[in-house]
Amino acid sequence: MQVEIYDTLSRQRKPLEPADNTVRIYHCGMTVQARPHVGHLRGYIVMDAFRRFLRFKGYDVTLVQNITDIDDKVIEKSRAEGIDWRMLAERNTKELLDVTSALNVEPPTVMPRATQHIEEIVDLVSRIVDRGHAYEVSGDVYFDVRSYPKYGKLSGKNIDDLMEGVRKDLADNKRDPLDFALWKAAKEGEPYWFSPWGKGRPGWHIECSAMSTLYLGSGFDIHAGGEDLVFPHHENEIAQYEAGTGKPFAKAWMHVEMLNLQGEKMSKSTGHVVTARDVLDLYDPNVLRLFTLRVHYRAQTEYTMEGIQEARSAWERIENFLEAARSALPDQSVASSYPEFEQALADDLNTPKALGLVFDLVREGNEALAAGNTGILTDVSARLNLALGILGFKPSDKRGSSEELDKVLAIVADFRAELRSAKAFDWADKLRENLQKSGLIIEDTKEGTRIRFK
RNA sequence: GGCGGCAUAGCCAAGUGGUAAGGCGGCGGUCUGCAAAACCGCUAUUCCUCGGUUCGAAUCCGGGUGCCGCCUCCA
Repeated sequence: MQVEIYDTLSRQRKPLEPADNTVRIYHCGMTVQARPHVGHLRGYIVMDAFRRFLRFKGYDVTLVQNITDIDDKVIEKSRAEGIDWRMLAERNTKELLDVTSALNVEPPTVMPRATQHIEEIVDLVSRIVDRGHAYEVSGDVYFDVRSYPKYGKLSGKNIDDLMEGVRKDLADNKRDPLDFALWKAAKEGEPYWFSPWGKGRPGWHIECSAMSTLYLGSGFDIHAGGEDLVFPHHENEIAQYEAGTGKPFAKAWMHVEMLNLQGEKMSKSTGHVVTARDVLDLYDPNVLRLFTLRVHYRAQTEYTMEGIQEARSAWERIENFLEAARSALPDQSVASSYPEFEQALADDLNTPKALGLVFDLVREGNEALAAGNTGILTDVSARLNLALGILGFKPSDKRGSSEELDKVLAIVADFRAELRSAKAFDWADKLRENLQKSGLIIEDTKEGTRIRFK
C-alpha cells in the first residue's frame, strides 16, 4: 500500500515517493530560548510514530532535527537571567533530550546546531546576495522579498495582503517592511561570528535552509514542523533557498497542528504553557503518547487534565490486558504484518483510527483470555505487539524483576488467599486496603490471588 | 481587515457519496464474600443551522452562526 501524507504546499494528499529507499525528513526542532512544553512534544511524538511506521514499511529514514541555539530571544533571556547565552541554550537542549528520551522518542539521525554551521550559513547567504536576492545595509543582510515572485506560495499569502498588517517601526534598515534578516550585525556585547559583512549572527530562518540541505541535499522528501511555522518561518526557508540556489527545496511539507491550553495556543513566548517536565513527572510517558496519538495530527486539540486522565484510563486498559496475556502466554511474539492497521497509518498517519484497532484487539484478546483460547490469544497478542511497537509505546513491566520481591509478593498473595478461605474477610480486606495505599492492586481471580502495580 | 482550518453522543475522537469506528464516563447485568479486572447489554434514527445537488450526504455546493490558528517570536 502507498503511504500518503497531506502536503501543505500543494494542499493535497501526496504519495510518498522517495528517489531511493531512503526517506529524507527535516523536522524543525526547537529554538532553545525556553524549556520544552507539551506542545513541542506533540510534534516529536507524531514524528516518532511516523518514522517507526516508515521503517516498518521497509524504508530507511534519515531524520534531521535542528537545535537553533542562537537568536535574539536566546540572547535576551540569558541576559535577563544573568548567565551566558550558551549555558541557557545548553540547559534547554539537555532538558529537551531528557524528556524526549523519557518519552521513548528515538533521537534524530542528525541533530545539527545552528552555531556549529555558521560556515554553511554564511555561504548560503553569500549565494543569495550574489544572485541579487539580498542586500547588505551596515552589517545586516536582508532578503529582498519582492525579488522572489513565488513568495507566499506555501502559506497562501500574497505580498500586498501582508503589507496591511505589517509593523512599520523597528526595521529601519530594510528597504521593504516584509524583507527579513539573513544575517544580523552584532551590537555591543552580543555574541558574533565573522562574515563578509562584518561581525554578526545568523537570522532566524536561514539555519534551517542551510542545515537541511547540507545533510539531506536539495529536494528532500519532507519538511515537517508545527503549523505555526508555516508563516513566516517555512515560507522564508523556501524563498531564501530557492532564490539563492535555483534549486528546489523540499518536496512536501507536513505540519502538525497546535496543542491548545484553555482555548489558546501554548506558547513559550507568553508563558502560556505546561512544561514537558511537569507532565512527565506525573504521568507514564505512554499516557502522554496515547493522549497525543488519539487525535489526528492535523487537528487542533486541547490539553486538559480530563484528557490526560482519560488517556491514563485507556492506557491502563491496554496494560491490564498485556499483563494478563503475559502470564497466560509467556512466549510472546510480534506479528510481521497487520494490513488494516498499516492501511490506517498509510492514510495520512491516521493514528486515531489505528488506535481504534488497537482497542479492538484488546477486547478480542480479553475474550480469548476468558475463553482460554490460546490460538486466538497468540494471534491477537502478536498483532498488538506489532501495533504498539510501531506507534512507539513501550509497555513497562512495572513489577521490579527482583526475585526477592517476587517471593514476598507471592507470600502476601497466598496470605490473602488463606484469610479468605478462612472467611476472615475483615483481615483480608484490611490487607488489600493497605496494599492499595502503596500502589499495589490485589485481584482475586479464578486462577488465584494476583498482585499488580498501578 | 486578509488568509486558512474546524463544528459528530455527557466528554474525547475516527469517518470525504451508500446509511454513524474506538476511548473515557454513566446505567443495568455476569463473575466475586465484597471488590478489582474482564465480558455482555443500554447510552447520536443522527452528525451547528438554513437551503441546494443526488436514487442516496455527516460526507459535495451556497448562505448563516460559533470557535481556533496564521498575518509578530513560537512546535
